[in-house]
Amino acid sequence: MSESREPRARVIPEATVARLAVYLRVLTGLADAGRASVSSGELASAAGVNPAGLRKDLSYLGPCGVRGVGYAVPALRERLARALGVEQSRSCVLVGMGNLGSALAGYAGFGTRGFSFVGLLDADPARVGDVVGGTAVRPVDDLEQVVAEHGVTIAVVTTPAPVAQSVCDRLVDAGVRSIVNFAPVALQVPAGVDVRQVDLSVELQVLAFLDQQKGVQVVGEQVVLP
Amino acid sequence: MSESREPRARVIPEATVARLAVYLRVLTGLADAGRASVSSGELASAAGVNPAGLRKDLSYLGPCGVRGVGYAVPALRERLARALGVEQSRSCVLVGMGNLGSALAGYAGFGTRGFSFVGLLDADPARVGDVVGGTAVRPVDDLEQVVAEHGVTIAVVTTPAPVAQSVCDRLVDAGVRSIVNFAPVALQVPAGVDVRQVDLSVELQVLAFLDQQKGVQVVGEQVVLP
DNA sequence: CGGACTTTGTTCCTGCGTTCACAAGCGGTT
DNA sequence: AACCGCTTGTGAACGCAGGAACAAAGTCCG
Repeated sequence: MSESREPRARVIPEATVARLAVYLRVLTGLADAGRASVSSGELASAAGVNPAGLRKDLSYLGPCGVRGVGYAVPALRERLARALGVEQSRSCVLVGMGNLGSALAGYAGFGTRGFSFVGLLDADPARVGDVVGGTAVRPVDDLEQVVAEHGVTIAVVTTPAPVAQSVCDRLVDAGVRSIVNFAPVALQVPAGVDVRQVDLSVELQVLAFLDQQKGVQVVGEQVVLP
Repeated sequence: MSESREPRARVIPEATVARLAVYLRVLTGLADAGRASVSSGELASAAGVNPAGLRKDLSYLGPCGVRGVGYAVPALRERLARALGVEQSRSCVLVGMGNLGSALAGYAGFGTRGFSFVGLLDADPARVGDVVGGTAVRPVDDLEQVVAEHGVTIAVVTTPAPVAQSVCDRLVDAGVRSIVNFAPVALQVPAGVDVRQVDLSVELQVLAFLDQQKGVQVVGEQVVLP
């Protein structure tokens, strides 16, 4: 494995990475449908983005299309999967088996994208032993042990807000370097640890704000109430 | 209600609106703890953002702090709530009562932020009649009726991917103008309708990508494998 | 075999978001 | 009453993402 195998694109913007994951999902659907090639326009439409932006995103991986024809679906799919690191299955732990945690653990879409939950943890003894998505729930005291056993580096936090920070601290101490946090608090982590905050009520509030603004049309200096 | 009541800030960037919702949540916690005032530094730390950025965000609402002192917690909370439109309760419908839909419908955090689910809809007759979060599940055929009854303009879609687009079309035809979509497809909507896409597996894949890049340190021209 | 059409890859440019840094203003203190 | 320190609010610069337009390249057809 020479380090000069990839001749381009040292750094890929985070916004582009997120879109690449979407492209990969669309391509998987096209491959299942038996499609051999796609144009940037069709792919962009299915992904909900601008065609030129899609081509720029893909160009970070180096040239991977054929001019005048389009992109070969299986080859592009393979290339995206390698770039995103989907080829190797990644072990994750999920802490907090409430409604949301159970929904995530039972979602089959993660397994097909290279993620496997090797540990489902909860503090409630009544939930320990339940089997969700083929994995048994273990007590949260096993956190460090599970992380060490499987070399876990990615964790999903779906605990109540008051305990999210302490769970996060334990995860980081155990060696986890990447966390998706659904609890509505901003986690404090040392440098080198990535946190992605997913806040469901914030999404709704942004929509409500845009919705309320839509109701008020400003024409010149005059406010028109429809 | 004169239109010159608010002397500033005609347009608020969407990124700022999302952060304002976070500030509002932090402020509510501080108010419950009995705090009377906060500095931008403390508030920014709790929200996980830059202090200067926080002050700029708040400045879109006009001056609302006291120099040398900080921000009055109750007053700022009230101001944010008004700006985000939390004062008036907003009626929403939720389509797709699977694991994720049930988790969202049962989440008490929405109710305290001005949202009430007036309709929970599902296509599965076995789920119809279940009571989640105090509301009974109704058949998806009632969609148009529920939207019209309550004047709903906001909808949450948690259906399986194959039916998300058709559900979306029905929602838009019924008058819904804002949609949060959890199904892993890009919804096609006419102009004037806002869609916020929440893709849980994309979040994980972005983390996995950053995680895999963290494993490779590039020093000068040399690649160092730890 | 050559030309024209189609589609990619790239470059430029515009606009937005974020960050830094400084001036303005208020409370506390002497 | 005046000074000093602290915090807000704002102005400017930087960097980045997004979009449009153009050039390169390959295929299909005459």
